[in-house]
Amino acid sequence: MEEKKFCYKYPHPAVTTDCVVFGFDGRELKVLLIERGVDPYKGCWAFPGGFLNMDENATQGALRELAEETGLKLEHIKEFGTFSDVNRDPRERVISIAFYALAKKSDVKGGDDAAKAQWFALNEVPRLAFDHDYMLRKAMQKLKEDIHFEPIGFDLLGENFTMPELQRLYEAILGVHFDRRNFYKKMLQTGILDEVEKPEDERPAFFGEHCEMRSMDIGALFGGATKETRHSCPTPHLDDDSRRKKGTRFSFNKKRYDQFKEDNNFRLEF
Amino acid sequence: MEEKKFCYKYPHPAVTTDCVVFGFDGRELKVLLIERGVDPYKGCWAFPGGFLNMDENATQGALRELAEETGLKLEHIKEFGTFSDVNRDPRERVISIAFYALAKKSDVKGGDDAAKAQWFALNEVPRLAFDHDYMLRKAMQKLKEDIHFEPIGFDLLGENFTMPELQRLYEAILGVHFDRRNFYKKMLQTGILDEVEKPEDERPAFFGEHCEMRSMDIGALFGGATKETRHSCPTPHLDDDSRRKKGTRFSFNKKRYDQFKEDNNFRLEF
DNA sequence: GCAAAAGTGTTCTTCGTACACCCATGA
DNA sequence: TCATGGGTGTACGAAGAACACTTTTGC
Repeated sequence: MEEKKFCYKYPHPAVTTDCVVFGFDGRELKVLLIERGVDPYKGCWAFPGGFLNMDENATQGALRELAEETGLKLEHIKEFGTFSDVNRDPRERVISIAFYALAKKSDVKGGDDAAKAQWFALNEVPRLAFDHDYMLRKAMQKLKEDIHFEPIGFDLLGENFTMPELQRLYEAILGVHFDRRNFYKKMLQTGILDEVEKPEDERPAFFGEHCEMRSMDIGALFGGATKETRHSCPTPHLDDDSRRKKGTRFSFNKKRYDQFKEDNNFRLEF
Repeated sequence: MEEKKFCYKYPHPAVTTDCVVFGFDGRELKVLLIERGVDPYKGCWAFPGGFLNMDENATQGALRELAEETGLKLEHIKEFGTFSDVNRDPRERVISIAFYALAKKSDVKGGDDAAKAQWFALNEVPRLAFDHDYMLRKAMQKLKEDIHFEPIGFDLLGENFTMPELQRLYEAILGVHFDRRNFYKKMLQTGILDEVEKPEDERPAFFGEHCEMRSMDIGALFGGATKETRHSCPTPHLDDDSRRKKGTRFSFNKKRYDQFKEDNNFRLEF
């Protein structure tokens, strides 16, 4: 038997943190799991987490464990509940403080650093260790609630993104479908998105040489007509059009976000 | 030195629960505090709470402590966060799982059972022990958020109540003022309120003997005119009017509430 | 060229908000 | 009788929801 040298007058539970990390691959919401290498639940999948050190608070502990076990170095995690049922861990009385986090797509690749960490689509999550199935449901629930009030969705996407990508993300989280036009409108009117100027070298070459007359678009029903229109217009007002190649990209306005945080008035009704 | 007989291989923090109990006296929101009888913070006020036993989960522990320290026997409390800063308790590393609760006015009196428990109006709360000042702010914040999505306000009122009472409660919690007509409208259209039939013996005597013609109310500008009107009408359709004596009372429709819980679609925008 | 996805405006309805007067009660 | 508080309806504006067609792209 190991030496037990930390003694107390009254029994103390152990305290762990667990972190439910959500990621997004452009289609589906995913969660990051690690395969347990030791008993109990050896070989089972579970959320990254572990015992809290005595010199760190719960948030610090959760971030540390996350980095240790998955390589993910995040800044923002959100506590969503504690799990304290008496027999939730067969070893001893363990109370877990649970967080959820959102990781950008680019960070998802970084997750591979950790040998046993892997992303799972939400509908492919295996049976998890401990009460982590329940924990996942609770995390999803909280995420769904929070997304109405905090523009957290952006943490799941890269530096910039298209509106349909953002819409798919919201649809994946909330499990509903939105009308595209209404989604555009609502997102834009929050003022939290900046339209990204597409760099010159990503534009197709001919956009520097041709233009279309806006007023003629209505009549231009077929490709042939469109081509004709292009050549018939010598005036270059192409900036409006060049931006429209292959999906307008947006970036997330951090300044506006902080303003929302401060005023606590972000709200996205769906 | 006391014997320390509970030993672990690794250090364990102590775990406590704390409960922020809100009450309402018809005017102001109050919180229930207990005066600490022992160090640390002896003589200071703090929220009821204490160390978690090993055979109970956090909710059970919080309810037990609440009953022990204040005499309050509640059923529903809501976890709103954990407090885990390293030095938040001078004795040892203590992590607190915090709940808030709502107590009916009638229960408020029951609080006197416990010698050192006392209700404080929110703006008269003294400096609290530990990090309980911070805890109170967090609890308030959570209550304000939650009240939009759960009809929890009703837990603070008695069996039945008038609309102005309910309005005052919401105003006290949210710290704003509502237009009376709009408040009525919104509350009634949630469908969560049932109008309470006033028992016969609470009606003024003459309501069993007189009636008014609805259509004549417009012309009845003064008391004299009203009295005349009463005597001029022999037809008894008094149910409409009898209910209007001294404040229409409403009760909270539990069935509708459960429905909201299930469908998760209660929402009260202000 | 064909199918799939991106981009765009308008109308209708719903809901929130602002607002004023009468009646009942109790001091 | 007077002051306070309870009870009621309407009109306006903002925002959500429903809806179709054109352009672009990638296969």
